Amino acid sequence: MPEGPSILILREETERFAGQRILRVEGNSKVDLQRLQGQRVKALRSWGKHFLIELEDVVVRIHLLLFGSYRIDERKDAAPRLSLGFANGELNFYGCSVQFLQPPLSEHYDWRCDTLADDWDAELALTKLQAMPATLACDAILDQQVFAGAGNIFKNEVLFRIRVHPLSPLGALPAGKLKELVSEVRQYAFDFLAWKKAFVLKQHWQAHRQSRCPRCAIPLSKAKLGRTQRQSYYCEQCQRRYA
DNA sequence: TGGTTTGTTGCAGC
DNA sequence: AGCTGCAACAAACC
Repeated sequence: MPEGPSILILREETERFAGQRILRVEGNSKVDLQRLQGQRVKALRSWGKHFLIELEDVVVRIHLLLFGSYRIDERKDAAPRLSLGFANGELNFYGCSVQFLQPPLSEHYDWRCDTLADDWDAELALTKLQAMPATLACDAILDQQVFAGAGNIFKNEVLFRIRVHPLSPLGALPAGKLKELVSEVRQYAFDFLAWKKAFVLKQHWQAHRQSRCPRCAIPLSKAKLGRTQRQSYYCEQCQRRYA
């Protein structure tokens, strides 16, 4: 489910609850859900992998983590972590993290870092990457402070596209390659979004969870790399290891 | 069938 | 004090 584009889809699917009042609240979240009762939804937003419900005096931050899920106007068998009832439908979240944030949102989020936002700032991302030369390429793409919304699929697909080995330190990349990394993360966010909406995301994977390189046909390498130790899929032949 | 995984946090231990 | 590594969460997918 939950890389940035999936959360943007969630936001679009829940747009009709904007302006609605919360008539019913329940759930097994540890935060005090009852304070949400009766509040009006000012806006539904997303920042990276965060889904945000902006209310009158608080913002509800939902993070689906790895296994979280949601249902609109239907329920699963499991107990909801958060269930919101409106006059025009209901919104249920399962297995997710729920937190309250104090407004204003601008004190918590910079939309220039959201890979899908209109305010995305490629120059800012580049500046941040230049300031972390020892960071490995595989870890850099997962850094939410630089690329909010990018996840493990992004990492594998972007590095394959730009033909960079995941263990390359950023400082070893030529300037043009670093720029390419930034622009491909942004590009892949929109490819992911379009493919996900069309239910064809997986069939476009070139590296992620693949067994052979689509360029040269040798078996892809699979290893948990970097500080994050997330699974990397990459081609030793096509992806250059800068050092 | 069971191992893997689109992720993050908090805390123990150093 | 600040770092690192791991458990926890919890469910679809191959």
